[in-house]
Amino acid sequence: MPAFRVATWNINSLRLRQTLLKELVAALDPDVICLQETKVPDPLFPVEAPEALGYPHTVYRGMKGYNGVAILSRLPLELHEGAPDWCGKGDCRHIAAAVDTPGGPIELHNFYVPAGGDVPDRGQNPKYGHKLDFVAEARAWFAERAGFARSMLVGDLNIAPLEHDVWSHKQLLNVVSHTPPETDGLLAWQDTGFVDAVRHFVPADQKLYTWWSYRNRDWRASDRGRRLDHVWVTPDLQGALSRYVVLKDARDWPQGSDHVPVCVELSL
DNA sequence: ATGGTTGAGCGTCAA
Repeated sequence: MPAFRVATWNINSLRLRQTLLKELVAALDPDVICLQETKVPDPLFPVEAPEALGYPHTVYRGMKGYNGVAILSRLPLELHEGAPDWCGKGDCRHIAAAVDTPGGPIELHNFYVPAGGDVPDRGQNPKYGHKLDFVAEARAWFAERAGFARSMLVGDLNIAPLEHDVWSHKQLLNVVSHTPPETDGLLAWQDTGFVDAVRHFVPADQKLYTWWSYRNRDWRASDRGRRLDHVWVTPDLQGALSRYVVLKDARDWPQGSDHVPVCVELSL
């Protein structure tokens, strides 16, 4: 039963924080690392950084200034080409690959869902509308592929779906990331064929966060976090789930991201 | 109710 570990992290600029990848590897020893907000165009992607850490297989989709996703792997990857250009924006928010694990390929989807701006109203804030449309489109796409298996979906989904995925359910009900249209949309997407791998380990009545705003001076003391980063697996993999880590200490890494890495281990 | 901080890249915009 070899362990297979997948980590996901919104790195908030790969070029700025590429040295922190070493800390991530030391802490989690993942076989695959999925990154979001790489903020680097493909021709400038620093392939030598993951290579030097033992991740010679990389696929990435980036652009100048914003967004961008990447998968770094110890195991061979085959880029998955079939997915749509979500909302027709060409904005580098999804990349998928088949990971060549000893027990056969695992299909891995890495998403960076739009943050959605500040005002939770489609009419006033097109970014909120884009976010809801993105989630609905992704849900529809996975729903059409009924019966898919041996798959994982990870990433910064920018939505905290459960009551205890935020520090105050009541105070955040009208705050983008925890509004009912978002949480309903995300759970409907998940219901197309995934289980929440981290909530498999942590009961729904326990607080769990993966993101703390830069705007809180003492993030640990105020602890106003949200669980925005997720790992989903298809039900056929649920029995193989053996461990999870939310690497909270990473929030204190020098010049760290506002998101912390999340890692799930499967015994395949 | 407001402001608080960070990154990219030079204007502010996005988060």
